[in-house]
Amino acid sequence: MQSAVFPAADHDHAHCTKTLIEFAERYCSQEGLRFTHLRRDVLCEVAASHKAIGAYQILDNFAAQGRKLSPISVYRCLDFLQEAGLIHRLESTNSYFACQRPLETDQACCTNLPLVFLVCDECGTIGEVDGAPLAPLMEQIAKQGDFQSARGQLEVKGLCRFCQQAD
Amino acid sequence: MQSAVFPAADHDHAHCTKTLIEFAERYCSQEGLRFTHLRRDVLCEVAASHKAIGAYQILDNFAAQGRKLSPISVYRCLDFLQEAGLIHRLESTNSYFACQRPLETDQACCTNLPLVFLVCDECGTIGEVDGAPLAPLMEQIAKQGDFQSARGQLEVKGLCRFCQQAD
DNA sequence: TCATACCGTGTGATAGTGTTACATTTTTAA
DNA sequence: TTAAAAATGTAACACTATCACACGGTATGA
Repeated sequence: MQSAVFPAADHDHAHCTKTLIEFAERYCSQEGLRFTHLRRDVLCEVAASHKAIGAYQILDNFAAQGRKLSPISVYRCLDFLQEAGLIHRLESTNSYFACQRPLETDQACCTNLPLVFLVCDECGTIGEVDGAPLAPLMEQIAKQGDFQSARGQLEVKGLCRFCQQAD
Repeated sequence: MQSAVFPAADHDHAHCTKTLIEFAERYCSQEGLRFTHLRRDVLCEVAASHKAIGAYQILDNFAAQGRKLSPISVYRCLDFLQEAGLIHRLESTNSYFACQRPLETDQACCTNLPLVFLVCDECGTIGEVDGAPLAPLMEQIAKQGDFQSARGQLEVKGLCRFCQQAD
């Protein structure tokens, strides 16, 4: 059995964050990318939960700590982090969340793997799942449309395991 | 062979529009929905091409005809049309395009079928393809995540058959 | 060591997308 | 005919994102 896609409310989230930050440091160093303080801090904000966060919410959070940033500064970091595959953008809500599978995402960029996200309508939590099983089908669909496919993103809305019970 | 997903530049687009408007009239009448003038006119704007159009572009087009509308009026129409499955929203660009498979979309609402769009990076043209082949896989993915899936949308970026040649 | 080119960040303004609240009109149905 | 419901109008506002330009740090090679 795979590890749970949706973490329990009482999971050790500090571990999630720590793991991602460490990965980010290793990855950027390895790729010659600059993981600056600002970028790290923005990543921390995004990684603070398994929900998606808006750019202006990040701004507000910084402001609450007395740190005034402009939107463009945040967007530049978000662009960098997304480019590096450390965060994803939830297109349906214009918001951002931390990558849960950085190794696979790194691969996905090179191998044309689609990204697949499960988004809970109720609590907003996002589960990221392996896009590999979808890849051949996506290729086939594209081929039928005589389409040269580059990237795909599947966003599935519904109820996570906890919110199903709550109903 | 199926009909081409991406229509040729010289295709009879008036036919595309006419077919959709007629479907809309039939469908709304059948479902007890009110296909008002405003809604029809907005649908015509959206259906004017096989590219996605933004809400404010629609506003501008109306304004160019001397018809002043407020954003909210346009958004209300867009919401209605999307609800009715007559148009779709391209999440990645916050824009709207005419449904190319209204019958299937109608089914999709009831049967939890995902929507699948091919979006050309070069010319912006959108091809809508049958989501049915994707449904079982999506269900399986959701099940593995203990997720009760409701709706899914797959957006694939790449090059349409014409823009591939142009490269 | 210096020049320089690149990259990251700051600042201010502005563009683009979407919603709230409430008034008015039109349509539906009792 | 009248009351309720649905559609539209009006004005203001909130949220999301980008442009243009300035400035400072850092890496690299002359």
